[in-house]
Parts: sequence; structure tokens; C-alpha cells
Amino acid sequence: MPARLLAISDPNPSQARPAERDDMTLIGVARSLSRDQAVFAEGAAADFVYKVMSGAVRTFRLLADGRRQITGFFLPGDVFGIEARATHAATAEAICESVLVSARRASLGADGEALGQLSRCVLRELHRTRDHLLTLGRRSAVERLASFLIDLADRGRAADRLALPMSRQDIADYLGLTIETVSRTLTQMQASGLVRVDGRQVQLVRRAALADLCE
Amino acid sequence: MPARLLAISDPNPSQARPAERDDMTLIGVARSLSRDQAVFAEGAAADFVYKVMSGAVRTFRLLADGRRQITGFFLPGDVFGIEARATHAATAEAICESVLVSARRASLGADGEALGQLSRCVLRELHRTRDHLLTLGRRSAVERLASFLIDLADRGRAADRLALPMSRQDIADYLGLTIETVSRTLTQMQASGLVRVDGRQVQLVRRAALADLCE
DNA sequence: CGTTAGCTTGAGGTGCATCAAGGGACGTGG
DNA sequence: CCACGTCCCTTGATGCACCTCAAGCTAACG
Repeated sequence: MPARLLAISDPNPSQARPAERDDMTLIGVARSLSRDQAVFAEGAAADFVYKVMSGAVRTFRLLADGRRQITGFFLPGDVFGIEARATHAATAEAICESVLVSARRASLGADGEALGQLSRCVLRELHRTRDHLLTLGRRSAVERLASFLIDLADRGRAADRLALPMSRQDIADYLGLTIETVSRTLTQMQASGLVRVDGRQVQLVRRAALADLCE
Repeated sequence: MPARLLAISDPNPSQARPAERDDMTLIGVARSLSRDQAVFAEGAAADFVYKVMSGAVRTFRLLADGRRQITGFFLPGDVFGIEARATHAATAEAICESVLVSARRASLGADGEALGQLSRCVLRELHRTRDHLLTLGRRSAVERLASFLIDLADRGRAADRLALPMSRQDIADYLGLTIETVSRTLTQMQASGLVRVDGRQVQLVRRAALADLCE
């Protein structure tokens, strides 16, 4: 795979996106990944941080018996791979064809401004992760899916329409459900007029009602 | 309440504790709290960060119908209250009589070293929160309690004995269970010889077996 | 066309929630 | 001293949301 040097702050300069997502500039090497290809494995040295330029990435942890918990989905503009320890606590994989930029973590610590950007990224992810905690700890299947869809729509460029990059199994492992429950709940939400689902295309028909489900 | 200025790095200098917990020095005002007293409320301005000197603190979020998710327990040496946004996303309350030190968040951002300490704190909490995600998403009630007890024992000063500062209801809201399930599961774990429980005193009898439950 | 991957749907089971009751520790007041 | 609460926890009986197991459906692709 040919690698080239890049200094990129915004992967989609022509499109309107939530400003917060693009506040970090990574100077590093671009890397293309095919579907399901690993970026790093749990336990590997955490020397690099990554920014998604295109595509999508999942991070997850496995229990010994194969149960999987996806801890995050990362879309263009998102940074991932920053760890508290020297090694990665989760595995990261491309969900579909994706392009990343990787930067040495050490090269960020030196610069004060980069450090500030980095800690803003981390704080934002902590915020998201706590939201996710509430979802996994206290919400029902419908509520989980509602908050998931709204979150994803907010991160995408259309507020009421989204193309899921991930499979039903990915969604299940993110929301702490089974693939069957995800599927059933989506059709049930469609039946009650909340959303329209066509494969991985989802339209949020009654966005306010969905938001109410998240309280 | 009389407040005095403090510069404290280690709340328990005479005791052996995990080194990681005491790497942040806060210069600020000491504050004593009685049981169930709020430190800050969800939505309040997040101008201060706090360090627990003695006692224990819980942070939590509520859904509209009263369901509660505790996002973290903070013990002596722990720092809490750092937010991605200008306001707190959770409420913080003292679990028992406690003493905190509070410091202006702005006073930390200025200093490069303090910033480094701060981001280390945040990274550590992100790490913990992701562990918690795996627990809430994919573990059974026994597994949840096992990982909870082991985590708490690791943070305390004895590896196989601990005094829970929080109620069964707090534990339930932390682990995404009901108080009845927590109670039942503890007695069942005692029956199978994993732990010995006497009110809020817990002894980890077969620590290795408990750890196996967490995989 | 057969095969596979991804998704949906159905039937039945179960882990945990819900509802309900009781017990022990502690305080308060007579 | 006992009677009475309240708080916290435990235990039991029952129900249900979601899981498990199983089958079928569609689209893509050799």
C-alpha cells in the first residue's frame, strides 16, 4: 500500500459538518484499509493515534467466550486510538473501505497546542462514553436504538436521514443486544411510524418522538 | 463551613496506595460534605474540578422517569468533575461524610504540567469507563458484581477485603441492575464460596475465581 | 443456478425485573 | 425498659423483555 505524507485538518472541506469534529490536525501518514481490516489489536503498543478521513471504524473488546462489546464507532473527522496506558485496551477495525491518517503519539505531547486539541478529543470521547453508559445500563431496546439513530444522524450531515455503515451485528454489539432484537426492534419502530428502514438506509420520520424516547 | 487553603498531593501519605491515584496536586479550597449532599448538579457550570481527600463520591445521571445510572464512584485520591463542555453532564453527591478539595478549572489550563496531569486523569477515567461499558453491555449479574468487587478491592488498600461505602441501591444503579438482584447475587456468591458478605464488609475468599468470571 | 452473507421472522426459554412481604439495626419517645 | 418508627437489606412469587434456537427470505456473486 503506497503511503504519502499528509497534513490534513478537514477530510471533507466542502461539506457542512459539526465544527467540533474537525478541530484536530494530524500530520502523518495516510493509510487505506479494506473492510474488516484491523488498525490495531488489543494489547498492541499504543504509539500512534488515528484520524478517520473517510469510511468508518469500530473499536471493541472481547470476552473469553466471544461476547463482543463495541465501545465506539468513528466517522470521518473523528480521532481514535488514544490510550491511558502504553498498550491498546481495544481492537480497532475498519467497518468498510476507509482511509486514515496516523500520527506518532509522542509527536503530539511535545506541542502545547496539539496537547490541548488532544485533551479536547479525549474529553469529548469521555462524554460520549458516559452517554453510552446510561444507554447500556438503564435503557430498553427501543430506547437504545432511538438514541443510537439520533446520535448517528447528528454526526452525519443530514439530521433526519442516515446511511448506516455498520451491520446489524455491529449495532447489536454496540448496544448490548442481539442481532435479532435489533432487527425486530427496527421493524417495530417502522411499524409505529417512528422511522423508515430500508436495509442500511434509515429515515427518521418522527425525530421528536425518537428524541422523547431518550428523555 | 470553614474553608481553608490547601496544597495537597496525597490525602493518605502514610499509607501504601496505588501510585497512579495520587499523581495530581490540586491547590484550592477544602470542603466538607455530609452524606448525600450534592457537590454539583447536572447542568451546573463546570468551573471547578474536585479531588476526594476522604470519604466517597458518586456521579450519576437520571432519566425523566427516575431511572438512575451511576457513572462513577470516586475514592480518596480520585479527581472528578472535569467535563468536555461548559456544564456538568452528571450530578455528583457525597456517599458519606467526605472532604474534597476544589480547584478552578481555568487555573489548571494555564500550566503545562497541570494540563498533563489533568489529561492523564481524564485518560484514566476514559479507560475505566470503557471497562464499565463492557460490563454493562455484555456481562451477567454475577460477572458484574465480580468485576465490581475486584475493581473496588484493587483501589482499596487490601486486595481481598473491602468496606463498601455505598448502599446496595448505589451498586445496583452502577451495575445496571436492581437492588434485589444485587442482594440475591451477593448471597448466591457467598453460598458458592466466592465471597463472604457481612453487610457492607466484603471478603474476597476466592479472588482468582472471581477474576475468572471477568475473563 | 447454487452458494453465501446479511437480515428478518417465529417459537420457546430464561435471567433479571417487578411486586410484595419480612427481618434486623438503629433511633426516638414514652 | 419497651413500643414504634425508619432505613437498609433480604427473600419469595410471578412476569416479561430479551435471548436462544431455528428457519426462511433476498441480493450479490461465483
